Amino acid sequence: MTSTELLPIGSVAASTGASVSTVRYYEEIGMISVASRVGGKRRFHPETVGRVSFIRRAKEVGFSLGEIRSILDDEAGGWLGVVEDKIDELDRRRGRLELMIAMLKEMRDCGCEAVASCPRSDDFALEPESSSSVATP
Amino acid sequence: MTSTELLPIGSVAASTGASVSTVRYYEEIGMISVASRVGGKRRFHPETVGRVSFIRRAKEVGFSLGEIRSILDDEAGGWLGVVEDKIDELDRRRGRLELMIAMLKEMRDCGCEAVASCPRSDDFALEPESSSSVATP
DNA sequence: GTATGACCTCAAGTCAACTCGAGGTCAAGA
DNA sequence: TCTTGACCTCGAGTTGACTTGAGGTCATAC
Repeated sequence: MTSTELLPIGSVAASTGASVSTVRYYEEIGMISVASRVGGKRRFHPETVGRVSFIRRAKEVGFSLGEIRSILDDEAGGWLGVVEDKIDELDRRRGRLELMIAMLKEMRDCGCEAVASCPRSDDFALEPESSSSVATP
Repeated sequence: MTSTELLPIGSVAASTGASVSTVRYYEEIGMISVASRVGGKRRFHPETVGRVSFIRRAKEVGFSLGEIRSILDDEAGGWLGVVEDKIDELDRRRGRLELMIAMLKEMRDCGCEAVASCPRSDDFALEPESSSSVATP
């Protein structure tokens, strides 16, 4: 064997930027597979590093752990659907983000004292709901 | 007076998409100003609707209530700084989002069985940290 | 030989942003 | 008259994603 180099939790944490407790937590909730134990201590497969990094990046972008899990762990091919949906959602989100950025830039340049009194902010407050979404409660 | 038309909480909720409890909650934590009471019932200024809508849109895009408050309520002009910072942050976030979308699309098209086994996902797992942020621990 | 650091478990705490439930008031309509 | 609906307060519960704390085990460094 080319020495599979199992990693202690500290290395996984260090090379992913997650905290040791977070890695333990991810193991506990099944986001990563249960590590083998050597003398009671966790030894992780190196691939866990990639997985944890993926989780962190995906979280930054706004995926929940549940969504990440369904993308990462789908064995039946359904992950494609999840990903397609997510692409759509992210595209929409990007659209809103761009709107928000544009609006903030306009507000920055329009000379208002405060956002609350800036007429530009109205554009943003108006409903851009056209696609299906929240049912009115 | 042109009848300032104070609104009951239900109208505010209905025209913003927030729930009645959320509007109460926003008042309680000072996200919106305390409504006057008529017979114990809240009557909101119409401008509250714009404010709550703004809050909701901003939240969708990823602002926390705290950030929204600092943008909306800064009387001293510091909101410009907050907004500038936020524009930068949103630009970065959009960058990551685009990366994520691109990666997911590649994965969608690359024929892998699962994301976990897709080499494309490594690109995403690698650190794209170049600007200031987390110190390598 | 003891102290430090990395690790362990298990339970509980935290934080944001709500949400719910119990118990009550009040006005308008059938 | 009775009931429905909109509103009220206050306190507690929820969810997601961790974080912290108490108390303990080892191995290595000084």
